[in-house]
Amino acid sequence: MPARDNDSGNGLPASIEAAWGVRERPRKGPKPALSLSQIAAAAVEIATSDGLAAVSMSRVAAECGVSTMSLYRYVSAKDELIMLMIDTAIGAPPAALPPEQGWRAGLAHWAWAARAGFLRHPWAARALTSVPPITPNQVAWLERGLSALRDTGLTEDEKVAVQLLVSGFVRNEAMLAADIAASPVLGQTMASYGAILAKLTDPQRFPAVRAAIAAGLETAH
Amino acid sequence: MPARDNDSGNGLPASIEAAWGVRERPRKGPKPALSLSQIAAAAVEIATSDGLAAVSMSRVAAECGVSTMSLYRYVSAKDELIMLMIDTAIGAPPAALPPEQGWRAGLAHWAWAARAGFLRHPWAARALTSVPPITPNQVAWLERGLSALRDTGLTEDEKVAVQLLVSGFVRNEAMLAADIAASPVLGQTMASYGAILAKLTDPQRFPAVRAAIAAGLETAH
DNA sequence: CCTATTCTGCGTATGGCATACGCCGTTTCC
DNA sequence: GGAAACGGCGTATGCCATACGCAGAATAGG
Repeated sequence: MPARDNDSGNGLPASIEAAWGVRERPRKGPKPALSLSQIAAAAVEIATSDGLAAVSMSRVAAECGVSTMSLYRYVSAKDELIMLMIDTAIGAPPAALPPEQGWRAGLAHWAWAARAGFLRHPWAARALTSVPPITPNQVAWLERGLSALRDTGLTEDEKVAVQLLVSGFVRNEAMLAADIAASPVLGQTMASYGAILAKLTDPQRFPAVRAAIAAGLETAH
Repeated sequence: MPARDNDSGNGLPASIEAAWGVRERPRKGPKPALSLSQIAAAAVEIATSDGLAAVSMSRVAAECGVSTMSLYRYVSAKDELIMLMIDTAIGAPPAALPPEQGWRAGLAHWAWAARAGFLRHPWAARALTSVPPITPNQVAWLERGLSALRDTGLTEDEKVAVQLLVSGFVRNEAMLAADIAASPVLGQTMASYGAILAKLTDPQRFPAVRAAIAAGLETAH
Protein backbone atom coordinates (compact mmCIF):
# COMPACT_ATOMS: atom_id res chain seq x y z
CA MET A 1 0.00 0.00 0.00
CA PRO A 2 1.17 3.54 -0.69
CA ALA A 3 2.33 5.25 2.47
CA ARG A 4 1.86 8.65 0.98
CA ASP A 5 -1.83 8.75 0.27
CA ASN A 6 -3.38 8.23 3.62
CA ASP A 7 -2.24 7.55 7.07
CA SER A 8 -5.12 6.63 9.29
CA GLY A 9 -7.08 4.64 6.78
CA ASN A 10 -9.63 7.26 5.78
CA GLY A 11 -9.37 8.63 2.26
CA LEU A 12 -7.77 11.89 3.28
CA PRO A 13 -4.50 13.14 1.78
CA ALA A 14 -1.62 12.93 4.19
CA SER A 15 -0.99 16.66 4.05
CA ILE A 16 -4.53 17.45 5.15
CA GLU A 17 -4.23 15.06 8.04
CA ALA A 18 -0.97 16.70 8.94
CA ALA A 19 -2.73 20.05 8.97
CA TRP A 20 -5.11 18.63 11.57
CA GLY A 21 -2.18 17.57 13.66
CA VAL A 22 -3.01 13.90 13.26
CA ARG A 23 0.46 12.75 12.61
CA GLU A 24 2.63 10.22 14.28
CA ARG A 25 6.21 11.21 14.74
CA PRO A 26 8.26 9.69 11.94
CA ARG A 27 10.54 7.18 13.53
CA LYS A 28 13.58 7.23 11.32
CA GLY A 29 15.19 9.28 8.65
CA PRO A 30 16.35 12.88 8.52
CA LYS A 31 14.17 15.67 9.84
CA PRO A 32 12.18 17.55 7.21
CA ALA A 33 13.76 20.87 6.33
CA LEU A 34 10.39 22.54 5.87
CA SER A 35 6.96 22.47 7.42
CA LEU A 36 3.60 22.48 5.73
CA SER A 37 2.74 25.87 7.15
CA GLN A 38 5.99 27.30 5.84
CA ILE A 39 5.23 26.02 2.36
CA ALA A 40 1.65 27.21 2.46
CA ALA A 41 2.71 30.61 3.70
CA ALA A 42 5.22 30.98 0.88
CA ALA A 43 2.60 30.00 -1.66
CA VAL A 44 0.11 32.43 -0.19
CA GLU A 45 2.65 35.19 -0.44
CA ILE A 46 3.18 34.45 -4.11
CA ALA A 47 -0.56 34.36 -4.78
CA THR A 48 -1.08 37.61 -2.93
CA SER A 49 1.61 39.48 -4.80
CA ASP A 50 1.45 37.89 -8.26
CA GLY A 51 -1.86 36.10 -8.42
CA LEU A 52 -2.86 32.49 -8.12
CA ALA A 53 -1.65 31.71 -11.63
CA ALA A 54 1.89 32.58 -10.56
CA VAL A 55 1.85 29.83 -7.98
CA SER A 56 3.78 26.98 -9.53
CA MET A 57 5.50 24.16 -7.74
CA SER A 58 8.89 25.37 -8.89
CA ARG A 59 8.21 28.92 -7.81
CA VAL A 60 7.04 27.88 -4.37
CA ALA A 61 9.98 25.54 -4.01
CA ALA A 62 12.39 28.29 -4.98
CA GLU A 63 10.76 30.61 -2.47
CA CYS A 64 11.31 27.96 0.18
CA GLY A 65 14.90 27.41 -0.83
CA VAL A 66 14.46 23.80 -1.88
CA SER A 67 14.23 22.06 -5.22
CA THR A 68 10.96 21.57 -7.02
CA MET A 69 10.60 17.90 -6.31
CA SER A 70 11.22 18.29 -2.63
CA LEU A 71 7.77 19.79 -2.27
CA TYR A 72 6.28 16.46 -3.17
CA ARG A 73 7.60 15.08 0.09
CA TYR A 74 5.07 17.33 1.81
CA VAL A 75 2.21 17.50 -0.65
CA SER A 76 1.22 14.78 -3.05
CA ALA A 77 -0.24 17.11 -5.67
CA LYS A 78 -0.70 20.76 -6.36
CA ASP A 79 -4.37 20.60 -5.44
CA GLU A 80 -3.39 19.79 -1.90
CA LEU A 81 -1.11 22.77 -1.79
CA ILE A 82 -3.94 24.99 -2.92
CA MET A 83 -6.23 23.56 -0.26
CA LEU A 84 -3.64 24.37 2.35
CA MET A 85 -3.14 27.81 0.86
CA ILE A 86 -6.82 28.56 1.19
CA ASP A 87 -6.83 27.26 4.71
CA THR A 88 -3.98 29.48 5.82
CA ALA A 89 -5.32 32.44 3.87
CA ILE A 90 -8.74 32.45 5.48
CA GLY A 91 -7.23 31.74 8.87
CA ALA A 92 -9.23 31.14 12.01
CA PRO A 93 -12.78 32.48 12.26
CA PRO A 94 -13.52 35.34 14.65
CA ALA A 95 -14.67 34.60 18.15
CA ALA A 96 -18.37 33.88 18.40
CA LEU A 97 -20.64 36.65 19.61
CA PRO A 98 -22.41 36.01 22.91
CA PRO A 99 -25.66 34.17 22.17
CA GLU A 100 -27.69 36.90 23.87
CA GLN A 101 -27.18 39.09 20.83
CA GLY A 102 -29.19 36.71 18.70
CA TRP A 103 -28.57 34.66 15.64
CA ARG A 104 -28.80 37.55 13.25
CA ALA A 105 -26.01 39.52 14.86
CA GLY A 106 -23.96 36.36 15.05
CA LEU A 107 -24.40 35.55 11.39
CA ALA A 108 -23.72 39.14 10.38
CA HIS A 109 -20.55 39.12 12.42
CA TRP A 110 -19.51 35.93 10.66
CA ALA A 111 -20.39 37.32 7.25
CA TRP A 112 -18.48 40.56 7.63
CA ALA A 113 -15.41 38.73 8.84
CA ALA A 114 -15.60 36.30 5.94
CA ARG A 115 -16.04 39.15 3.51
CA ALA A 116 -12.98 40.88 4.88
CA GLY A 117 -10.98 37.70 4.50
CA PHE A 118 -12.04 37.22 0.91
CA LEU A 119 -11.20 40.82 0.15
CA ARG A 120 -7.79 40.27 1.62
CA HIS A 121 -7.28 37.18 -0.55
CA PRO A 122 -9.44 37.45 -3.66
CA TRP A 123 -7.67 34.50 -5.26
CA ALA A 124 -8.85 32.33 -2.36
CA ALA A 125 -12.46 33.24 -3.03
CA ARG A 126 -12.03 32.10 -6.60
CA ALA A 127 -10.06 28.96 -5.83
CA LEU A 128 -12.56 27.80 -3.26
CA THR A 129 -14.14 24.82 -4.91
CA SER A 130 -17.40 23.30 -3.92
CA VAL A 131 -15.78 20.30 -2.34
CA PRO A 132 -17.09 20.03 1.21
CA PRO A 133 -14.74 21.68 3.68
CA ILE A 134 -12.13 19.42 5.28
CA THR A 135 -9.25 21.65 6.28
CA PRO A 136 -9.13 22.82 9.91
CA ASN A 137 -9.88 26.48 9.39
CA GLN A 138 -12.60 25.85 6.87
CA VAL A 139 -14.31 23.51 9.30
CA ALA A 140 -13.81 26.04 12.05
CA TRP A 141 -15.61 28.69 9.99
CA LEU A 142 -18.40 26.23 9.37
CA GLU A 143 -18.59 25.54 13.09
CA ARG A 144 -18.91 29.23 13.91
CA GLY A 145 -21.58 29.74 11.30
CA LEU A 146 -23.63 26.80 12.49
CA SER A 147 -23.24 27.75 16.10
CA ALA A 148 -24.66 31.19 15.38
CA LEU A 149 -27.85 29.37 14.40
CA ARG A 150 -28.04 27.31 17.56
CA ASP A 151 -31.08 28.96 19.07
CA THR A 152 -33.10 29.38 15.89
CA GLY A 153 -35.02 26.16 16.18
CA LEU A 154 -33.99 25.19 12.69
CA THR A 155 -33.25 21.57 11.92
CA GLU A 156 -29.62 20.65 11.35
CA ASP A 157 -30.23 20.36 7.64
CA GLU A 158 -31.77 23.79 7.57
CA LYS A 159 -28.84 25.26 9.47
CA VAL A 160 -26.43 23.80 6.94
CA ALA A 161 -28.54 25.11 4.09
CA VAL A 162 -28.57 28.59 5.62
CA GLN A 163 -24.85 28.41 6.10
CA LEU A 164 -24.29 27.43 2.46
CA LEU A 165 -26.53 30.23 1.29
CA VAL A 166 -24.83 32.87 3.40
CA SER A 167 -21.31 31.80 2.60
CA GLY A 168 -22.11 31.71 -1.10
CA PHE A 169 -23.60 35.16 -0.89
CA VAL A 170 -20.63 36.54 0.99
CA ARG A 171 -18.20 35.02 -1.44
CA ASN A 172 -20.06 36.46 -4.39
CA GLU A 173 -20.32 39.87 -2.81
CA ALA A 174 -16.65 39.87 -1.88
CA MET A 175 -15.59 38.91 -5.37
CA LEU A 176 -17.63 41.73 -6.85
CA ALA A 177 -16.21 44.17 -4.36
CA ALA A 178 -12.69 42.96 -5.03
CA ASP A 179 -13.15 43.40 -8.76
CA ILE A 180 -14.47 46.89 -8.34
CA ALA A 181 -11.61 47.75 -6.04
CA ALA A 182 -9.08 46.24 -8.44
CA SER A 183 -10.37 48.04 -11.51
CA PRO A 184 -8.21 51.06 -12.35
CA VAL A 185 -9.51 54.55 -12.03
CA LEU A 186 -12.90 52.99 -11.37
CA GLY A 187 -14.79 55.35 -13.61
CA GLN A 188 -12.44 54.85 -16.52
CA THR A 189 -13.08 51.15 -16.95
CA MET A 190 -16.82 51.53 -16.58
CA ALA A 191 -16.95 54.32 -19.10
CA SER A 192 -15.07 52.37 -21.74
CA TYR A 193 -17.16 49.28 -21.00
CA GLY A 194 -20.27 51.33 -21.46
CA ALA A 195 -18.96 52.78 -24.69
CA ILE A 196 -18.18 49.36 -26.10
CA LEU A 197 -21.55 48.00 -25.12
CA ALA A 198 -23.27 51.03 -26.55
CA LYS A 199 -21.59 50.39 -29.89
CA LEU A 200 -22.55 46.75 -29.96
CA THR A 201 -26.09 46.82 -28.69
CA ASP A 202 -29.08 47.77 -30.75
CA PRO A 203 -31.18 50.23 -28.69
CA GLN A 204 -34.34 48.52 -29.89
CA ARG A 205 -33.31 45.07 -28.74
CA PHE A 206 -31.42 46.14 -25.61
CA PRO A 207 -33.36 49.04 -24.10
CA ALA A 208 -32.72 48.14 -20.47
CA VAL A 209 -29.00 47.72 -20.98
CA ARG A 210 -28.87 51.00 -22.84
CA ALA A 211 -30.74 52.71 -20.05
CA ALA A 212 -28.31 51.34 -17.49
CA ILE A 213 -25.37 52.51 -19.57
CA ALA A 214 -26.94 55.90 -20.03
CA ALA A 215 -27.36 56.25 -16.30
CA GLY A 216 -23.68 55.60 -15.95
CA LEU A 217 -23.23 52.35 -14.08
CA GLU A 218 -20.36 53.39 -11.91
CA THR A 219 -21.34 51.52 -8.83
CA ALA A 220 -22.03 48.25 -10.59
CA HIS A 221 -19.14 46.19 -11.77
CA MET B 1 -0.96 48.08 -35.91
CA PRO B 2 -1.97 44.51 -35.32
CA ALA B 3 -4.91 43.49 -37.44
CA ARG B 4 -5.81 40.64 -35.17
CA ASP B 5 -6.52 42.39 -31.93
CA ASN B 6 -9.32 44.70 -32.76
CA ASP B 7 -11.27 45.66 -35.76
CA SER B 8 -13.41 48.65 -35.05
CA GLY B 9 -11.01 50.46 -32.80
CA ASN B 10 -12.52 49.54 -29.46
CA GLY B 11 -10.46 47.26 -27.28
CA LEU B 12 -12.50 44.18 -28.01
CA PRO B 13 -10.98 40.93 -29.27
CA ALA B 14 -11.77 40.25 -32.89
CA SER B 15 -13.52 36.99 -32.08
CA ILE B 16 -15.95 38.68 -29.72
CA GLU B 17 -16.75 41.27 -32.33
CA ALA B 18 -17.29 38.49 -34.80
CA ALA B 19 -19.72 36.89 -32.38
CA TRP B 20 -21.72 40.13 -32.46
CA GLY B 21 -21.78 39.98 -36.24
CA VAL B 22 -19.70 43.12 -36.57
CA ARG B 23 -17.43 41.87 -39.26
CA GLU B 24 -16.56 43.17 -42.68
CA ARG B 25 -16.27 40.56 -45.37
CA PRO B 26 -12.62 39.72 -45.96
CA ARG B 27 -11.81 40.74 -49.49
CA LYS B 28 -9.18 38.29 -50.55
CA GLY B 29 -7.66 35.01 -49.56
CA PRO B 30 -9.15 31.58 -49.08
CA LYS B 31 -12.42 31.09 -47.30
CA PRO B 32 -12.12 29.96 -43.68
CA ALA B 33 -12.77 26.26 -43.30
CA LEU B 34 -14.43 26.72 -39.92
CA SER B 35 -16.71 29.16 -38.17
CA LEU B 36 -16.50 30.47 -34.65
CA SER B 37 -19.72 28.79 -33.70
CA GLN B 38 -18.46 25.47 -34.99
CA ILE B 39 -15.32 25.78 -32.89
CA ALA B 40 -17.20 26.87 -29.82
CA ALA B 41 -19.70 24.06 -30.23
CA ALA B 42 -16.91 21.49 -30.48
CA ALA B 43 -15.27 22.89 -27.37
CA VAL B 44 -18.57 22.87 -25.48
CA GLU B 45 -19.07 19.25 -26.43
CA ILE B 46 -15.65 18.36 -25.03
CA ALA B 47 -16.30 20.28 -21.83
CA THR B 48 -19.69 18.65 -21.40
CA SER B 49 -18.39 15.14 -21.83
CA ASP B 50 -14.91 15.34 -20.30
CA GLY B 51 -14.90 18.50 -18.24
CA LEU B 52 -13.46 21.93 -18.80
CA ALA B 53 -9.94 20.74 -18.02
CA ALA B 54 -10.08 18.47 -21.05
CA VAL B 55 -10.57 21.44 -23.35
CA SER B 56 -7.18 22.07 -24.89
CA MET B 57 -6.43 23.85 -28.09
CA SER B 58 -5.13 20.68 -29.68
CA ARG B 59 -8.13 18.66 -28.61
CA VAL B 60 -10.58 21.21 -29.93
CA ALA B 61 -8.62 21.50 -33.16
CA ALA B 62 -8.59 17.74 -33.57
CA GLU B 63 -12.33 17.65 -32.98
CA CYS B 64 -12.74 20.22 -35.71
CA GLY B 65 -10.48 18.36 -38.09
CA VAL B 66 -7.82 21.04 -38.33
CA SER B 67 -4.37 21.47 -36.85
CA THR B 68 -3.80 23.08 -33.51
CA MET B 69 -2.44 26.34 -34.79
CA SER B 70 -5.29 26.83 -37.21
CA LEU B 71 -7.52 27.71 -34.27
CA TYR B 72 -5.48 30.83 -33.69
CA ARG B 73 -6.80 32.18 -36.96
CA TYR B 74 -10.18 32.40 -35.24
CA VAL B 75 -9.31 33.06 -31.63
CA SER B 76 -6.27 34.94 -30.42
CA ALA B 77 -6.01 33.13 -27.10
CA LYS B 78 -7.65 30.33 -25.19
CA ASP B 79 -9.47 32.79 -22.94
CA GLU B 80 -11.43 34.00 -25.92
CA LEU B 81 -12.40 30.46 -26.77
CA ILE B 82 -13.68 29.97 -23.26
CA MET B 83 -15.69 33.19 -23.44
CA LEU B 84 -17.29 31.95 -26.62
CA MET B 85 -17.88 28.55 -25.07
CA ILE B 86 -19.73 30.13 -22.19
CA ASP B 87 -21.74 32.25 -24.56
CA THR B 88 -22.88 29.31 -26.64
CA ALA B 89 -23.45 27.15 -23.58
CA ILE B 90 -25.80 29.54 -21.84
CA GLY B 91 -27.53 30.35 -25.11
CA ALA B 92 -30.27 32.92 -25.50
CA PRO B 93 -32.36 33.91 -22.49
CA PRO B 94 -36.00 32.87 -22.31
CA ALA B 95 -38.67 35.18 -23.62
CA ALA B 96 -39.65 37.86 -21.15
CA LEU B 97 -42.85 37.37 -19.17
CA PRO B 98 -45.61 39.90 -19.85
CA PRO B 99 -45.07 42.88 -17.53
CA GLU B 100 -48.54 42.42 -16.04
CA GLN B 101 -47.25 39.48 -14.04
CA GLY B 102 -44.97 41.75 -12.08
CA TRP B 103 -41.28 42.01 -11.51
CA ARG B 104 -41.12 39.14 -9.09
CA ALA B 105 -42.54 36.60 -11.49
CA GLY B 106 -40.27 37.97 -14.19
CA LEU B 107 -37.15 37.64 -12.08
CA ALA B 108 -38.13 34.20 -10.90
CA HIS B 109 -38.66 33.12 -14.48
CA TRP B 110 -35.22 34.44 -15.33
CA ALA B 111 -33.64 32.76 -12.32
CA TRP B 112 -35.10 29.34 -12.96
CA ALA B 113 -34.02 29.44 -16.57
CA ALA B 114 -30.51 30.49 -15.60
CA ARG B 115 -30.36 27.76 -13.00
CA ALA B 116 -31.38 25.19 -15.56
CA GLY B 117 -28.68 26.41 -17.92
CA PHE B 118 -26.01 26.24 -15.25
CA LEU B 119 -27.12 22.74 -14.32
CA ARG B 120 -26.84 21.75 -17.94
CA HIS B 121 -23.31 23.17 -18.10
CA PRO B 122 -21.74 23.17 -14.63
CA TRP B 123 -18.32 23.98 -16.06
CA ALA B 124 -19.75 27.21 -17.46
CA ALA B 125 -20.91 28.29 -14.01
CA ARG B 126 -17.40 27.78 -12.73
CA ALA B 127 -15.62 29.37 -15.67
CA LEU B 128 -17.79 32.47 -15.56
CA THR B 129 -15.41 35.12 -14.37
CA SER B 130 -16.39 38.39 -12.91
CA VAL B 131 -15.42 40.32 -15.99
CA PRO B 132 -18.42 42.40 -17.06
CA PRO B 133 -20.46 40.60 -19.71
CA ILE B 134 -19.60 41.40 -23.32
CA THR B 135 -20.65 38.41 -25.38
CA PRO B 136 -24.05 38.60 -27.09
CA ASN B 137 -25.90 36.01 -25.05
CA GLN B 138 -24.50 37.21 -21.77
CA VAL B 139 -25.65 40.72 -22.55
CA ALA B 140 -29.00 39.38 -23.64
CA TRP B 141 -29.45 37.68 -20.28
CA LEU B 142 -28.52 40.92 -18.57
CA GLU B 143 -31.06 42.71 -20.69
CA ARG B 144 -33.84 40.32 -19.73
CA GLY B 145 -32.96 40.56 -16.07
CA LEU B 146 -32.93 44.33 -16.08
CA SER B 147 -36.12 44.56 -18.09
CA ALA B 148 -37.91 42.45 -15.49
CA LEU B 149 -37.19 45.30 -13.07
CA ARG B 150 -38.54 47.98 -15.33
CA ASP B 151 -41.61 48.88 -13.31
CA THR B 152 -40.04 48.67 -9.88
CA GLY B 153 -39.11 52.30 -9.59
CA LEU B 154 -35.56 51.37 -8.76
CA THR B 155 -32.73 53.49 -10.07
CA GLU B 156 -30.61 52.04 -12.83
CA ASP B 157 -27.80 51.40 -10.39
CA GLU B 158 -30.13 49.57 -8.08
CA LYS B 159 -31.44 47.45 -10.91
CA VAL B 160 -27.91 46.44 -11.83
CA ALA B 161 -27.13 45.66 -8.21
CA VAL B 162 -30.23 43.49 -7.93
CA GLN B 163 -29.30 41.74 -11.11
CA LEU B 164 -25.80 41.02 -9.83
CA LEU B 165 -27.17 39.71 -6.57
CA VAL B 166 -29.69 37.42 -8.20
CA SER B 167 -27.33 36.05 -10.81
CA GLY B 168 -24.70 35.38 -8.17
CA PHE B 169 -27.24 33.61 -6.04
CA VAL B 170 -28.48 31.51 -8.91
CA ARG B 171 -24.99 30.57 -9.93
CA ASN B 172 -24.11 29.55 -6.40
CA GLU B 173 -27.27 27.55 -5.98
CA ALA B 174 -26.82 25.84 -9.33
CA MET B 175 -23.25 24.88 -8.52
CA LEU B 176 -24.32 23.34 -5.23
CA ALA B 177 -27.13 21.48 -6.92
CA ALA B 178 -24.80 20.27 -9.65
CA ASP B 179 -22.31 19.00 -7.11
CA ILE B 180 -24.98 17.14 -5.21
CA ALA B 181 -26.29 15.65 -8.42
CA ALA B 182 -22.79 14.67 -9.51
CA SER B 183 -21.84 13.00 -6.26
CA PRO B 184 -22.16 9.24 -6.48
CA VAL B 185 -24.77 7.36 -4.57
CA LEU B 186 -25.52 10.63 -2.80
CA GLY B 187 -25.75 9.07 0.64
CA GLN B 188 -22.46 7.27 0.27
CA THR B 189 -20.30 10.36 -0.16
CA MET B 190 -21.99 12.24 2.62
CA ALA B 191 -21.65 9.36 5.01
CA SER B 192 -17.93 9.00 4.41
CA TYR B 193 -17.47 12.73 4.62
CA GLY B 194 -19.26 12.74 7.92
CA ALA B 195 -17.16 9.87 9.16
CA ILE B 196 -13.93 11.62 8.24
CA LEU B 197 -15.04 14.84 9.88
CA ALA B 198 -16.17 12.97 12.95
CA LYS B 199 -12.72 11.48 13.29
CA LEU B 200 -10.95 14.78 12.92
CA THR B 201 -13.10 17.10 14.98
CA ASP B 202 -13.01 17.33 18.71
CA PRO B 203 -16.63 17.26 19.97
CA GLN B 204 -15.78 19.93 22.52
CA ARG B 205 -14.46 22.40 19.99
CA PHE B 206 -16.82 21.54 17.14
CA PRO B 207 -20.20 20.85 18.74
CA ALA B 208 -22.28 22.36 15.96
CA VAL B 209 -20.45 20.47 13.24
CA ARG B 210 -20.78 17.27 15.21
CA ALA B 211 -24.48 17.88 15.65
CA ALA B 212 -24.91 18.42 11.94
CA ILE B 213 -23.02 15.23 11.19
CA ALA B 214 -25.03 13.33 13.73
CA ALA B 215 -28.24 14.50 12.11
CA GLY B 216 -26.96 13.09 8.85
CA LEU B 217 -26.45 15.94 6.47
CA GLU B 218 -27.79 14.26 3.36
CA THR B 219 -29.42 17.30 1.86
CA ALA B 220 -26.43 19.58 2.29
CA HIS B 221 -23.55 19.33 -0.08
C1' DC C 1 -6.68 36.23 -68.28
C1' DC C 2 -2.88 37.46 -65.43
C1' DT C 3 -0.61 39.08 -61.48
C1' DA C 4 -0.27 41.18 -57.08
C1' DT C 5 -2.38 40.96 -52.80
C1' DT C 6 -4.03 39.03 -48.84
C1' DC C 7 -5.74 35.64 -46.41
C1' DT C 8 -5.67 30.58 -44.67
C1' DG C 9 -3.82 26.25 -42.82
C1' DC C 10 -0.15 24.40 -40.63
C1' DG C 11 4.85 22.61 -39.41
C1' DT C 12 8.17 23.72 -36.28
C1' DA C 13 10.00 25.45 -32.13
C1' DT C 14 10.01 27.35 -27.39
C1' DG C 15 9.36 27.65 -22.74
C1' DG C 16 6.61 26.44 -18.90
C1' DC C 17 4.20 23.18 -16.35
C1' DA C 18 3.05 18.97 -13.07
C1' DT C 19 4.92 15.06 -11.75
C1' DA C 20 6.94 9.82 -12.00
C1' DC C 21 11.17 7.50 -10.74
C1' DG C 22 15.30 6.34 -8.64
C1' DC C 23 19.67 7.48 -6.35
C1' DC C 24 22.19 8.88 -2.40
C1' DG C 25 23.02 10.46 1.95
C1' DT C 26 21.18 11.02 6.65
C1' DT C 27 18.95 9.88 10.77
C1' DT C 28 17.16 6.87 14.18
C1' DC C 29 16.04 2.32 16.20
C1' DC C 30 17.47 -2.29 17.83
C1' DG D 1 27.08 -0.73 14.68
C1' DG D 2 24.26 -2.29 11.34
C1' DA D 3 19.67 -1.93 9.03
C1' DA D 4 15.73 0.19 7.81
C1' DA D 5 13.25 4.13 6.89
C1' DC D 6 13.05 8.61 5.26
C1' DG D 7 14.27 13.38 3.06
C1' DG D 8 16.40 16.07 -0.83
C1' DC D 9 16.88 16.29 -5.46
C1' DG D 10 18.57 15.34 -10.57
C1' DT D 11 16.61 13.67 -14.51
C1' DA D 12 13.10 12.70 -17.69
C1' DT D 13 8.40 12.63 -19.70
C1' DG D 14 4.52 14.34 -21.67
C1' DC D 15 1.22 17.95 -21.97
C1' DC D 16 0.21 22.64 -22.67
C1' DA D 17 -0.29 27.50 -24.93
C1' DT D 18 1.48 29.94 -28.32
C1' DA D 19 5.21 32.78 -31.42
C1' DC D 20 6.87 32.66 -36.13
C1' DG D 21 7.13 32.04 -40.84
C1' DC D 22 6.15 29.62 -45.07
C1' DA D 23 3.41 27.89 -48.89
C1' DG D 24 -0.64 27.65 -51.27
C1' DA D 25 -5.34 29.42 -52.34
C1' DA D 26 -8.65 32.81 -53.49
C1' DT D 27 -9.71 37.20 -55.06
C1' DA D 28 -9.17 42.14 -57.08
C1' DG D 29 -7.79 45.06 -60.46
C1' DG D 30 -5.88 45.68 -64.68
